[in-house]
Amino acid sequence: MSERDGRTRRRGEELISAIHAAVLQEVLEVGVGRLTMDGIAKRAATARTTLYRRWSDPIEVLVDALYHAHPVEEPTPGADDLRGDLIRALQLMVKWTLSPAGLAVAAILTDPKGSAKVSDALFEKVFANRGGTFTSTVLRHYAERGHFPAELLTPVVADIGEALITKRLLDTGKPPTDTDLAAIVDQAILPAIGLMPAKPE
Amino acid sequence: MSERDGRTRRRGEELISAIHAAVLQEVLEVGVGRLTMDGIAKRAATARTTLYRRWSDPIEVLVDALYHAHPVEEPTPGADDLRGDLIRALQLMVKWTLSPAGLAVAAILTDPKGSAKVSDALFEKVFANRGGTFTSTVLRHYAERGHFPAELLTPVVADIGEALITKRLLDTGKPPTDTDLAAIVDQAILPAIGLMPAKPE
DNA sequence: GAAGTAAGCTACAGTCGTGTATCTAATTGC
DNA sequence: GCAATTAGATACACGACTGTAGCTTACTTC
Repeated sequence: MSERDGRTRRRGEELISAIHAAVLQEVLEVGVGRLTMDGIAKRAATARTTLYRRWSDPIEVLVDALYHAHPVEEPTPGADDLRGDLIRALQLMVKWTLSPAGLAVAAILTDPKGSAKVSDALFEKVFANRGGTFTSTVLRHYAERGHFPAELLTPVVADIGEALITKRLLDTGKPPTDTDLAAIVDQAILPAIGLMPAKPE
Repeated sequence: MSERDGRTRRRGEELISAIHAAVLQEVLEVGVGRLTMDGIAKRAATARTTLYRRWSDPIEVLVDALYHAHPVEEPTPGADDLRGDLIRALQLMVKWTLSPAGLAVAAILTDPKGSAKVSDALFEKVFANRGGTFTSTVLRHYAERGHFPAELLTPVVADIGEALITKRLLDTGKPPTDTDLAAIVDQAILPAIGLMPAKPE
């Protein structure tokens, strides 16, 4: 991977990002409930002592890792292609969901136990940063430009795309294909804002 | 609770349902990943030995509990009230979701670890039994009677209601109110089948 | 009532994770 | 180069859960 000449001991930044990667990996395999200092240390090939010097329990390590994860990419609505921009927004969501941080967030959000401590830290970092949902950025853009009546852009409507993707992930465990995304846009989102697609097929 | 005269020892049916209730409760509090024979036994106020006589690990106890849980109530579309029937179907879903078994299923489906072993047993019992989703029963009923074009009833459309409820539960942790359900029906489901609500308000 | 069944208890050795304390040696900064 | 850091390796006592074994005693059945 990165250059690690003859050195045998990682320090500072290098060590920490290895640990961050390790927690995220670990949470995927064992879930939030079974995160242990031991497991993280072993996966990061470091000593438990090193972890305790910086954090006091596995959840802290996890939160820290998420805090330092790459931020969520934002959809940038283009010229005049509502349908295309919606699909791209959903693609962004799928892409993020499949990133280590996204998968970890999913594992956390759905953990019965990990409510208080983690979720708060999460919402502050991951969600507050982003304006809201992926599609709503796009929808707001086009509503402001009069492509459809702004009063149709309710919270429910803003959630449709993300909700359907989430459900598909839960049901099948597999990410939706681009065809699936197009179907979601054509059959659920566009109708909700009063735009029936011309002829789906 | 039930009549337990002077008896000090539960047996058979009575004992087993106490254990079933205990696993379901336990899985809510600690998650699937942290289910232990010990925890279940303590909560059911029985001895670990008693559990081992019947099951060999906590997951087996859980699967058995779900298998014996009350089946999912089915929506029964009525005379001529698509909107009302949809709302009732969603109410049924919410109701089931909040039942001990429903909450346990949610905990399982979303657990990174509990995929293989549990999910299979689950789908066979919980989902295969029911025809499919809650709203699709209703939608199919009205599509067959020509209330809207049957080709609009795609898999995506059939999922809209359930998806939005699931997302709301994940996001807020609280069940949607009847007003929320009505909004879902009016703003997402009905438009998708080509029926814009006359004037919601 | 007597006999069979099964629940409830206690005990045990084994494994795994926890925090803490020590010691060592690699890396960095001057 | 030398001193200050700090990663990495043990080691430890503690507690939780495991699976099994052996025993007592409450319930059921005939």
